Amino acid sequence: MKITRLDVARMAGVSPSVVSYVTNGGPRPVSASARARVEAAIDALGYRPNALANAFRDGRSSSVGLLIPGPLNPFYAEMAQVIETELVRHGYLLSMAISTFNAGRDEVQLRSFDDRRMAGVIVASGAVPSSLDLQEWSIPRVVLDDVPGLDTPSVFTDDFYDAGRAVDHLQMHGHEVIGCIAGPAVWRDCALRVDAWRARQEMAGLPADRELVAYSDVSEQGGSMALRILLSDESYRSSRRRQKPTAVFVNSDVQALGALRACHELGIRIPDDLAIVSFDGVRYGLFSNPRLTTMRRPLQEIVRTAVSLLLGDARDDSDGQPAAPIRVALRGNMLIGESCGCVPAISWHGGMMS
Amino acid sequence: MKITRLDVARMAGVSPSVVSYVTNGGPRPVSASARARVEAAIDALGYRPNALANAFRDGRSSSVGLLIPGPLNPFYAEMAQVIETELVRHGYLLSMAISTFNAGRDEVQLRSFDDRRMAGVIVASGAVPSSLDLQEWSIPRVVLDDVPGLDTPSVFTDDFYDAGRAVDHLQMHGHEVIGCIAGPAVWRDCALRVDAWRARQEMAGLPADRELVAYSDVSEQGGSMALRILLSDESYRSSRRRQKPTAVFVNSDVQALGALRACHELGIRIPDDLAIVSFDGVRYGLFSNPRLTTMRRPLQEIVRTAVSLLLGDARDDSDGQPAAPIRVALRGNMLIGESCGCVPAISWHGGMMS
DNA sequence: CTGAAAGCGCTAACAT
DNA sequence: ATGTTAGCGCTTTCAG
Repeated sequence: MKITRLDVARMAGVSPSVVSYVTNGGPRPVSASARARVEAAIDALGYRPNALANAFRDGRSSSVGLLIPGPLNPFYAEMAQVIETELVRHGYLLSMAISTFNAGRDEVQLRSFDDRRMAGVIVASGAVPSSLDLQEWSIPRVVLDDVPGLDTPSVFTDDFYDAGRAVDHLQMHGHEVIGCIAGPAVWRDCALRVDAWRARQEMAGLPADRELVAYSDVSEQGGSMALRILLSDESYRSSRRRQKPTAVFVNSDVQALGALRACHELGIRIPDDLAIVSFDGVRYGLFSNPRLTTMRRPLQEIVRTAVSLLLGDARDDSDGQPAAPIRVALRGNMLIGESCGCVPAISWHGGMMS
Repeated sequence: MKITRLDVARMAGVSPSVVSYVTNGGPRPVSASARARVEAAIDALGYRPNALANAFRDGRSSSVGLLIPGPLNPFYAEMAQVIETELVRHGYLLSMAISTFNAGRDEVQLRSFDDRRMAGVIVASGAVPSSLDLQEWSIPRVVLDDVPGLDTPSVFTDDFYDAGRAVDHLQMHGHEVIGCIAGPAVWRDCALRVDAWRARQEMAGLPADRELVAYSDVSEQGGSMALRILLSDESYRSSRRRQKPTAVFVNSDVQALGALRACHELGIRIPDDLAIVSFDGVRYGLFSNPRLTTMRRPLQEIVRTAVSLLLGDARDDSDGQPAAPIRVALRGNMLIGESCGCVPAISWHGGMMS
């Protein structure tokens, strides 16, 4: 059986309230002698307040719910890590649900956050909010995605702009036929990155045909397959342009890793035969061979902004939401590796490649 | 304001209890007409039971606490993912705390799980349990680590055996001077892997000097540095044997990835100049260049066993623990890649290397 | 078949 | 400065 503040009160010879006043630095003062006896009793009995009871009482738990794609994508792994750290800093515990990208099941998870009276909810998945009527929620929330017209505070990266810069970089290297390995088109952020690629190519009078885009899921396997499709001779026979890309803009680092592997298997040298720039800036892109050049998304900044938006004391009205739906767009920075051609790739034979 | 079962009762013209009977399917029967009215009211009002109140009432929340090293190590990322999936399958929500490997702070997290009356706690971190007196806990728990003498159910891989097999594999390839890139010696599982390396080398009459072991933290950066140290000429001048390793057993895939990168930078060809076998079997080891040969730990099996031990109905006594402290050791299987020399590495130039 | 009421642990408003 | 008590939402036992 667990020890309650009643046991403490009895042992210290005071009333239960006094125990509360001591543990909480109460709303009211306690005499030195009483405090001492209470503290002694707490120590002796090993009393710890029941956090569940507290949460119940004030109708709010001290956990924050997070709905996020699985950490098999290292970008989301890093994001989860940063979020956890930030929440702990604020005194909250992370409750994590992994998105299935099935609107129905994801909605169940979100509702369960609501049912459990989470202190707040963070939705990091691009697939979900569209299907969920977030309006009717009673809990502070923040979306880490750029959903147009969403009436909820959100913090996200300006993917159209950032992806544009990534494509620019390849163009700067003199590439003209630049392919695009895309994530699922249903994800808004992926769609934006493809849009940016197309816009940049057209703006420069360069090809932006459908044949230059290969869609895949966001995984190494997906990236590997997409690259093979993109560079297969088959693609060019059917295309009127029949030009092979000399560079590829890849929508995510994970996919790029898979693409690197595929190139390795196909005997395609990076960056000599094919230049690659990707998106995300995950840590292990720094250790691939060759190192990835990638558009780094400002993860820390996203998360810090989101969490302080969610839990910060800058609350205006009683419903726990800021007065106006806030939308914060952040921009990343290029991380130059070896896959784009800026830095000569280190050869397997100890020298530099031409 | 939130809708409670009182609102529902009022609307349906029944007493609050009846609402409970309906939502919980019992413990007592409800007339068809009453049920219909209640269900209508629930729908109309959008009533959802307050999960927090329920948890409070029966002294147990339906969340499970997990203490785990950060998902920057993809092995733990995958583990967290599998755990989450498994918990959801059982109807629980995951609360995740990331270990800081600081006994004090980790203990705070574990206590907070206790305070919140988690339905169970999973401790995946190797660093923690030693400092924590798990005995005095009131919550079902399971440790995913091999802690000798720990009076708590635990599920883990037989790292001594598995690491031995990894080293065997390198010996089978004819390697004699086999180095070891180790994780922090304070982690029991890493220590075991080094022990296994030493035992296997000695058993075969092969060198197992201290100079052949390089310790680093479990990260790409760490693995990269460890490899450089291990192969630096400096190491051999001071050693009486002055033999460079022709192979390395690396304690984790992440470290191995870093080591691959370092080799790339140093112009060391894998597996021709140096063979590598690592440990864990994370997914992205399948996509490195060259692909890692690694001892795959049976993640699914570990987690399924642990979760059913934790939440399964095979409970004997009232304290929520199985009668005897159970210790389950599982064994992995080798995943053959290209880094060990079994499969000829694919060249950057499209051909096979000699 | 259904209504009333106790109790889970805690806090804070209300008494003293 | 401290004791007493209502009430958070729900389940379930006890009366009807």
